[in-house]
Amino acid sequence: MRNAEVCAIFREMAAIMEILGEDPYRIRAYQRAVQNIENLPEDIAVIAARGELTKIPGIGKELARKIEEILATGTLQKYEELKRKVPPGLVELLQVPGIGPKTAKLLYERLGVKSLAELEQLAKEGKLKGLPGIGAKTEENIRRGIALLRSVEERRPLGLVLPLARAVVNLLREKAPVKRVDLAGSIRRFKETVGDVDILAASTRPEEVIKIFTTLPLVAEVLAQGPTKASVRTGDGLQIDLRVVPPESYGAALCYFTGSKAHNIRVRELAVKQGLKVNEYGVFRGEERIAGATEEEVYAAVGLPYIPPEIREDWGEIEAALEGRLPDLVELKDIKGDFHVHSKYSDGAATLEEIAAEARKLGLEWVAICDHSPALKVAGGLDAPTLLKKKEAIERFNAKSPDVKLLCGVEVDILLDGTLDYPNEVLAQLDVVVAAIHTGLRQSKEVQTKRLLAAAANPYVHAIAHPTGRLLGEREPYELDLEAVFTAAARTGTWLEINAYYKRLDLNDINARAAAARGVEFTIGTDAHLLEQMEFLELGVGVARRAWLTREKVINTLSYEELLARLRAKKEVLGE
DNA sequence: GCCGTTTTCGGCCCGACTGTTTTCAGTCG
Repeated sequence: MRNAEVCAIFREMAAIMEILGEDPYRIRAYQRAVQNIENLPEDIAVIAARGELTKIPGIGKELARKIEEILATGTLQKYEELKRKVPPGLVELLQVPGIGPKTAKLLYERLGVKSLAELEQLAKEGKLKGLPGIGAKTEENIRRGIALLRSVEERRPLGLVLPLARAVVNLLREKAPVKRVDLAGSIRRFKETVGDVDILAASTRPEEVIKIFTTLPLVAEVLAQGPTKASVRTGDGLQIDLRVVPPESYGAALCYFTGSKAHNIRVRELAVKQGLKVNEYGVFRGEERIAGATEEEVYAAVGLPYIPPEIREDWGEIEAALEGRLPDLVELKDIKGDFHVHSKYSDGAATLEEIAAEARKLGLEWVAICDHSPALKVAGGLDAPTLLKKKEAIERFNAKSPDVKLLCGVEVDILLDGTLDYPNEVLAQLDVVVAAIHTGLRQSKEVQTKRLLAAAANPYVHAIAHPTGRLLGEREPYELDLEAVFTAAARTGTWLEINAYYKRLDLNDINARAAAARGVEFTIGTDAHLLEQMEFLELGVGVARRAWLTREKVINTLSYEELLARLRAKKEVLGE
């Protein structure tokens, strides 16, 4: 994939043009192109080879030509020219919170600042204040902005932030004079990582709400505070923003703060064409507010049906909504089972009984117990005799359990040559076979693809677990021809897993959507090794919804009896 | 630089907070 390479160049060009003070709409065109290219499920070089670059939204003739130049030469004439106009370190100044293009330019022209390091030095020495528009406070903010940039400031996995975010919402519901409080922003859209937490409240006494928020015990620092809006930072550096609006504006504000920004812009453009104005207070015709209390009302006012938060990304949902073909997305309450849980038999912490009890608590009907195979010695992979003992134990459990049923499964390793870590005679005796790569992660694209294709072709393999192997913030996906994998999965009736463990979320939203378009069906598995990790199921559902999946595409919506029938079907299609 | 039911030119989403300034530019989301 060369998408990141193209994006890096366009992104830096936009930053340089900002510093140079060039046409903001041209800059936005580059930024919009970056956003759209980043979200492509396909290699841009392949799209270019088909001559379809201008089919990408925001890519016209000129940017298409530039992309082709980058693909052919590895760089871009115009980019090289721009770089010569601005010292290399100046662009990185834009990463400091509070420093935009104007300030960066000012710092360079008046003080000769050419890098983050130089800026840090001057800020420490107190030499920034006195510049036009920069006083002692701005200087202090710049100092702290740099320190923050240096410390962590990365996006965090959604699964880590969600419990804290919900706790803050609950605190506000208890303590503050609010009519409503909800999470908004990327958390509400179930994006896999979170930059900061956005919370929205409806109240007729906003200043009291803000006061209570900024004095919560978990607040380490108040970054900004006005009568209706505040930003704070927690002890471990997480930023939380709260906005308070009047109840009659709550729906409009919830739309506004849920985003995505790209989605909001499209909605506002639609409104403008109809002579309307949309902001966080409502939908307006002239001075008159014609909608705003609920999100449904806001969408209806601009001629759209309600669009679920998870797909508000400007990935085609506006067009789909206008044409009345929005998907009926799968919901957490549709999910009847967890397809991938580890037990004490391998490296899980819980017994069969404990897992079943947790499933009952979560309202599930079935759980596939998928422990590791022998090759994964570190994870206590089971030898075949032990596996058969597990099968008997599960049968005994099921005989006594009228509601929750367990399925005897494995997460069998796909070995380097594409063969599986159990012989087919063993696999044939199991309810569920999930195959996965855990070793040999650095093989070539050809080898990795062959391994997955071989696994998919096995008549006993029901699903491929965490197909790309990525770990959020820790490990890149391994090299893979995803198109080939999707095609093979569709042809063989092999399901692809949406692994719901918070660090994996693999397949991700974009890839799952591309796979679904190829006719692939999906399993959702938490890969839980501890009981409480079974709650990650909702993260998997979030990915599925972001991938536009309906319940028909998700195997977990089947009842136990329906599932057993489907599990047998693959053997009959491809079996001996 | 993109784009088109205001279509090949002339538009391009909207408002809050900060810090500095005496009415607003810059930044952010």
